[in-house]
Amino acid sequence: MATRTRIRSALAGEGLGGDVTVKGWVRTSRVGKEVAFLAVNDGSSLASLQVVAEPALPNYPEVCAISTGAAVAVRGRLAESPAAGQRYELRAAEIEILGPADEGYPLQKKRHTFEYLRTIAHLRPRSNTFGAVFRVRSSLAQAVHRFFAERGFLCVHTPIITTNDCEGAGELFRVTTLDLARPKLVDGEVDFSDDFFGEAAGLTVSGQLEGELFAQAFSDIYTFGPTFRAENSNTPRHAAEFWMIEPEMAFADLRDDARLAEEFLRHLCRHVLDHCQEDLAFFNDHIDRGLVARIEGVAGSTFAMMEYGEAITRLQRAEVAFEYPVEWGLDLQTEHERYLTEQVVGGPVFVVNYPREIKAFYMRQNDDGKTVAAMDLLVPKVGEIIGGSQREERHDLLMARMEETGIDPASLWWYLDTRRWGSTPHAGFGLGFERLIMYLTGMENIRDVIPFPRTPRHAEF
RNA sequence: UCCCCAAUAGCUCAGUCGGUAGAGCAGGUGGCUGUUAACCACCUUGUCCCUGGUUCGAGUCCGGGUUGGGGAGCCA
Repeated sequence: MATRTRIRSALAGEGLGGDVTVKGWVRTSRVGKEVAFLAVNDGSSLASLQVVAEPALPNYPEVCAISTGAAVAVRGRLAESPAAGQRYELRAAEIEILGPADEGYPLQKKRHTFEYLRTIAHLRPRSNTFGAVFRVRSSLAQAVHRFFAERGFLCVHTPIITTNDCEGAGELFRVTTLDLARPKLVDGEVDFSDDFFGEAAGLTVSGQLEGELFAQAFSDIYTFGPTFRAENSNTPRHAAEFWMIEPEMAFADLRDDARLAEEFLRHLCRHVLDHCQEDLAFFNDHIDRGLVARIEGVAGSTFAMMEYGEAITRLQRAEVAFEYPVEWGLDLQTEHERYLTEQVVGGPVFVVNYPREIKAFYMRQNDDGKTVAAMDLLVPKVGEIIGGSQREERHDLLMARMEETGIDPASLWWYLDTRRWGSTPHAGFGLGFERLIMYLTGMENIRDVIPFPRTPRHAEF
């Protein structure tokens, strides 16, 4: 058959009145003696194209037997539809059944639970919801790159295999070619000097440290790639493999960092509103009633900023019984974060300058000696969505902080080197890509915004 | 890892007081129709998650387990 027209284009009337060929998968069929209708979808849009088949077709009996899930190629005339429900339809002159589907096809025309669809992750992208999720995911990924490209940020591919184990010991996935049945032991411990890299290696938990190195050469950089956590987290918000977006800016402080985060999130909200309207309307109707209004709210708002100390005071004054204690020096729990963004501010809010004891070693110490230049962006419904900080650029203070937190400076000699030669104030943040997708689609389980999710006990497909 | 909930037809679920299994959808057959996740009639489909116990009798009650989900912690 002739050149394929994407169904998205056909639905927009492209080729109206002329000869058009589409190829896709049958979503539903409605069959009669005088006429049959096939809804055909090729993934280019949420909506399917109605194909009209008449008995004059040489293979009309076979066409009538086509069931949900079959792959077809249809050539015909694209015409205005006489019936309500669609503007255009394809009057078939020829229907080729490329790949039939029998009654065992697991995706039915009716609603399925997400739990069930996870067990058929190889087929669920053919469903309405997952089609929409993965179109939005793709669009957002491109929007992320475009946002940074437009601002002159360098895209750096930080390593996936790493020998840093200083960011949090037990959560690293081990990467090894050693014989697991008989590893060489020295004093009862596995001897990794025989391993592929000559030392213990694992999958990265963050590209930040390497990102900082590149920021000290290219000024503004970002990394956007997969990260891995071996934590036994069983929640709808955690996965063992997920994607992170981590920009890093030299010659920048916490204010600059917050400004970038704010622009970034607003830009992505604007992006889905402008470019994913059909899918967003679907989510708004079927998944999360207030979705579009909430995204419009964030896209149009200026984000508030609040000191950690003030946040504590506000929480202590709140006439709400929190499950976890509120006290200066303790970290904010999800319930606290949501109270701040939903009740106190009523919109996105940065909480800044956290106690140094509850934050990572690389965050810049403030002059008060008690806090570090950290920021969390809290948004309604989810709580923290972005975490960032100004980094400690002063060599002596960074060394002292590493010793305090039990990190061997020798293992991060290259990181410390950037503070020896041409050190600059710099800052960056991290955003979990899946959490962003969840926020912008209303999907409530991270397993349903990753094509093939990896969670404890699950790495199928 | 801790706490809570759930598991019944291919899918979504109901199943009363403990009395031997039911609906819708899917599938099959027939009908009807420019249909809209079409409609109408008839038909098919069960390791009631596994295991042990209580009982004359367990889908139902109790213990243990498995799997899934939710909440929490960790965090992105």
